Amino acid sequence: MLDWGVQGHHQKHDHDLNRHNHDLYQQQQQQKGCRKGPWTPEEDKLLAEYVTSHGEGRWSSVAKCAGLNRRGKSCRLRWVNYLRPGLKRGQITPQEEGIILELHSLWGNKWSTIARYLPGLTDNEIKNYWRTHFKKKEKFSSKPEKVKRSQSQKQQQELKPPPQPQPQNQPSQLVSQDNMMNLDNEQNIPSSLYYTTSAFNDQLLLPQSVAATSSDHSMFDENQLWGSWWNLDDDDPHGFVGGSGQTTAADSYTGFYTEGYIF
DNA sequence: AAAAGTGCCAACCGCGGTTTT
DNA sequence: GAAAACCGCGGTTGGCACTTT
Repeated sequence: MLDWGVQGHHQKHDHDLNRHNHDLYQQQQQQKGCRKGPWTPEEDKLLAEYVTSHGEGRWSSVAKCAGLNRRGKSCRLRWVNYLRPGLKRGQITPQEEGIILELHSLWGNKWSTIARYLPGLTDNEIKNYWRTHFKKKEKFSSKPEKVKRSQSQKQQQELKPPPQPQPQNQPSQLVSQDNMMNLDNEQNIPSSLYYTTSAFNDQLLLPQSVAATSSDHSMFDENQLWGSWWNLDDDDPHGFVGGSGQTTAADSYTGFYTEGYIF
């Protein structure tokens, strides 16, 4: 998109200021009379009903059409973190904790990426969990350098793509360590997150939602490398819904941990 | 019993990137 | 191609509940 280059610094600064002022103005306009703070059950109901019947669409119009006096952003957050079906809610299991630790050591604070491997957990939940449970510990161990977002995204391109959560409608099977053929070394993927399926026997599967996420596109441009593993439906970012049969989040979740994770 | 400290989590904010106009 | 609108992400905050002093 915008490539400011070296000499574009001042331009970019001005642009940012202008844009920022504009956004601020918009924000102020939007916020006039916009509710903030905790959601009421009534608001939840309105939002859930609307999104369930109409789909997500544009969040700003969702807010309007659902009759909510909220910003679109706020609606999206509420839906994603609380109302969306398939959320597990409740205690994070030791297995999940293990995955979080492992993936965090790989990718740092890429909470949304990590969340894709933990169906039923939100990035916010994982972030909160990590902060309260591991942040302190990290201080005493070697911590990864904090990098600016744009920087870290570039660096992520150099990191290898993340692994695939449970594919839709494909019962996962445990992969024996012997069958992994050192893929983990090649691709920097935790060996514990390997899967095969009946249809994709001995293939490593990748999350389509990762590819569908704008900021991660660059990570997956190597279509030749990964292309054969993409065979998934964009409408089902967590792979919960199968083709012929319906797989619930809970099913997926259970399958993921009881069958998929190897300790 | 009360104040201070800590843990937890929902929600907001600012920013960067993408899509639409 | 530029500007506006929008989306999604990560960081941060504020408030409540619980624990410790």
